[in-house]
Amino acid sequence: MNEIIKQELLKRLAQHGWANKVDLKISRTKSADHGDYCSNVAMMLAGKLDLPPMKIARKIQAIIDHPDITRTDVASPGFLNFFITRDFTPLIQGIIDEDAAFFAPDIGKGSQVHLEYVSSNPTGPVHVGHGRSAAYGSSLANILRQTGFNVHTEYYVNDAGLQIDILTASIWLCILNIQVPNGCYTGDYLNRIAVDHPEINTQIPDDLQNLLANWPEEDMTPAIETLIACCKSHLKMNYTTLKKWVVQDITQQIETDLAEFGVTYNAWFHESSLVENQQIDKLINTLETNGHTYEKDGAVWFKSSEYGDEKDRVLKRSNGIWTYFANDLAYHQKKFEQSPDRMIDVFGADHHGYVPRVVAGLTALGMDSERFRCILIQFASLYRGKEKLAMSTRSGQFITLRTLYEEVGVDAARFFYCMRRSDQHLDFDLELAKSQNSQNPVYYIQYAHARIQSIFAKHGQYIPTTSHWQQPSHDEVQLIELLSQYPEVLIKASGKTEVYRLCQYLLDIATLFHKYYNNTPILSDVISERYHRLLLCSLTAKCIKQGLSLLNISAPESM
RNA sequence: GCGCCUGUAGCUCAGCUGGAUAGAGCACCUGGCUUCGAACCAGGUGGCCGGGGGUUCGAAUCCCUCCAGGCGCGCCA
Repeated sequence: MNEIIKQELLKRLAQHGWANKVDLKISRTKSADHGDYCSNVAMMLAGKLDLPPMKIARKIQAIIDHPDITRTDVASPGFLNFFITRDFTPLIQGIIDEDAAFFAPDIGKGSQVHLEYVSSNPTGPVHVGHGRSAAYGSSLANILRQTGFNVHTEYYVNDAGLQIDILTASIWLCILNIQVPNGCYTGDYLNRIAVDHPEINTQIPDDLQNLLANWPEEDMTPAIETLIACCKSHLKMNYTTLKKWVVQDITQQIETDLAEFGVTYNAWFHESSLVENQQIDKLINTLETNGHTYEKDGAVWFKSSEYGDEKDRVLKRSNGIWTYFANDLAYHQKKFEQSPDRMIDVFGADHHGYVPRVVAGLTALGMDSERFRCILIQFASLYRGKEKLAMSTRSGQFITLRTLYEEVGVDAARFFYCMRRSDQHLDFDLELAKSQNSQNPVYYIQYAHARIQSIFAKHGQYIPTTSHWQQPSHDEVQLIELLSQYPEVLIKASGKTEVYRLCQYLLDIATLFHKYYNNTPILSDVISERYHRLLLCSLTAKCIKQGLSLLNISAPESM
C-alpha cells in the first residue's frame, strides 16, 4: 500500500516538475483523523521551491487521483493525508494458505549466515547472565531462517586456555577434599564432578600443602600457575584425562540446559581442535608473511593498532602458548571460509572492547569486515526484590539458567529476555517473575490464542475461507491492518537483527484482539456475521502462533 | 584518565530514516461477568523526554558541552 501511494505521488509530483527534488517518504499516521497514510513532501519541498508548504500541498492534493485513495486532505503545517480503501481478500487468502510471501518473506535468498552465540566458558553451568544471549540468538536464528537465510549456528567451546587449567586444578583440590583458595573455581557443581573420580590418589602432597599455607591475598596469578604445575606433576597423564573429563561433563550439562530452554546448535566447535589441527600456525604464517606481526619481550604481537584498534595485541605469549585472541582469530578465519556471505557474533556487552581487535584481525587477513557483525547483548541484572545479586562464575555465586526457567517457565523466561532491545540494560527481578507470573506479557499473548481456540471449540469445526469476509467494522479494520503488517515486521526484525520487534508486535496483536473480543460477540446468531468474525479470529490465531513459534514459545490451546 | 553504551510517567521500557496533542505495561483510583474464558476490557491520575547551548519550517530523535549511571581498558577468556 505504501508503495502504491508513493508511485501515485511521484506521478503527480512529476506533473509539476517536482519529482527528484526530494526524497519521498510515505508513513502511516498515528491518529485516524489524519487518515491512513501521510506524506511530508510539501514541507520538504517548501525550502527548495521557496513557496509556502500549505500551498504546495494543495497543488498536489488537487490532482491526486487513484482508485485506492478515497480522499486526500491537507493539514497544517503542510501534511498530505491519504484515506484509503482496501480489498483485504488477497491478504486473507495469503494467511489462510500460510503463504510463504506472508509468513516467510524471502529477503535472504539463501545467502549463508554463520551465527555464534552464548559460547560461555565450559567452567560452569550457563547462568541467568547467559540466558539473554541464548533466548535472543536462538530466536534470531529462527527469524533469519524464516526470512530466507541459510543459517548455521555454532557454540564455541573455549576449552584450551588458562581458565580450563585453573578449573582442572580446582577439581583436583575438590577430589583431595581441600578447601579451594581464592582465584580458583568453587561451587556445588564442582563437587558433583569430583565425586565421580575415585581413581585419583587422594594423598595430599607436601608441596601442595606448603603452597596453600602460603596462599597470597592479592595478585595470586603466580600462585595459581604454581598450583597448575603442581597439579600436572602429580597427576601426570591423568591430568589430561581429568581435564577432558571435566570439560566434557560441563559442556554436556550446558548443552542439556540450553536444549531444554529451546536452544540448539548445528555444531559445537572446540577451541582445542584449532590447536590440534595446526589451524593457528596457518593463521600466524599468513599474518607473518604479510608483515602484520613482530616480536617484543619474547612474545609475538599483532599490529592491530594499524587497523583501528587502540593498541597492538599479543598472539603468542612469552611462554610459547597462544592467546585466546590468536585462537579466536583462527576460529573466525575458519568461520569465514565456511560462510563467506555473512558472520554474526553475539557477545555479552562486556566484551565490546574486544571487537576492534577482531575486526582488525579480519581486515589484516584480507576479509571483508563489512560482512562481519558483532551484536552486543547488554547484561541482564538479576534482582531479588530490591537486592541486586552479585554474580561470579569463579566464586560459584550465580543462579543457573535452569533454576530460572524451572521457576518461571521457559515461555515466560524466553519472552522476558527477548522483549526489550538487546542493546539496552535489562532488569530481571526473580521475585517479580515468580510472584507475578500471571501478569507476564507472554501470558497475555498466549491467552489471546487460547481464547480463540476456545471459541472454535464452542462453535464446532470451522474452515476459514475468504467468502466469509464481509464489510469490516472499525475494530476489524484495525485488527486486519495490523495482521497485514506481519511480513514487514518480520523483515525488519530480520534485517536489523532486532528480535524485540516481533515480541512487541505480538503484544500489539493480542491487545487489539482482546479489545475486539470484548466489544464484539463472535458467535453471533446471524450466521454470516458469525463466519465473518470467526474468519478474523482464525487469521489472528495463525499470526500469533507463527510469531510465537519463531520465539520458541508455545501457543497453547487452553491455559 | 581514555573508549563504548545509557539517561523518556512512581517502576520497567517503546518511540521506525527529524514530523501533527510524547506512547505501552506494572502500580494507584473508578467502572464492567445470569451472554463466546475477568489471565480480559473501558475510563482516570501521572512527563521542563538528565541540564544547558546549537542546527531548521519543526528536535525525545541530529551536533556540541556539562552532570549522573553501566561496562571495557591483561602475555584472562
